[in-house]
Amino acid sequence: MDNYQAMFESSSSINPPQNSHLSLLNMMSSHAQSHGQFLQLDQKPSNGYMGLISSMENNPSLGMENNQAIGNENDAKPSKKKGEKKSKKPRYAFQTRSQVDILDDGYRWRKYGQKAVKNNKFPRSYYRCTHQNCDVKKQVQRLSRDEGVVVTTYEGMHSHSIEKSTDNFEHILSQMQIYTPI
DNA sequence: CGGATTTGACCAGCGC
DNA sequence: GCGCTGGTCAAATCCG
Repeated sequence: MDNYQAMFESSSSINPPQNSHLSLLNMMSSHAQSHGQFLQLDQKPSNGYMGLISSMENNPSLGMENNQAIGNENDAKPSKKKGEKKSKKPRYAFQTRSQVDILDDGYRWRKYGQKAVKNNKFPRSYYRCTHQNCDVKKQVQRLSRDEGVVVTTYEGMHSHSIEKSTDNFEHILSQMQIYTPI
């Protein structure tokens, strides 16, 4: 898919990619592509749902009331204390089916916030990569309807190597399954 | 004791 | 202009 190529390239312009964690993302994306559940949240001027909706058209079982949670696109935050990157940051959303909220992808995350979303009774958790020069963020949210569905949204690319082995991630992948509407 | 979480407050963007 | 909602901060707390 050219979309994913373009996605990684656009990301590389912000943070230089490294093969180690790129392979991890490729693993997730390639796995999700076969199920059509890899959602790219690209920045759209007026509507950020384009790619998401196109993906969700195949999934009537996914409630549209939840797409706001993962489709909300807001960047360009001026006057941020720590974030010097006012540029656009691509976000990637994974919908997975798992019993655990925290999917250990091999990186160390520090929770820095938790917010309740309007259309969800489950709160959304905000994590940040615990690295000095790496402010990659991710949000973890589970759908109120399907307790088993967990949406993980990554924002940015890691500028360092992975801490854990990808074998561990494969183990995690074997534990979870990308949500597949049948 | 150090680092990660928790949790309420604060702020900014957007819609009405 | 105001209120709602999402995102972040930071002090307090927890836990190893």
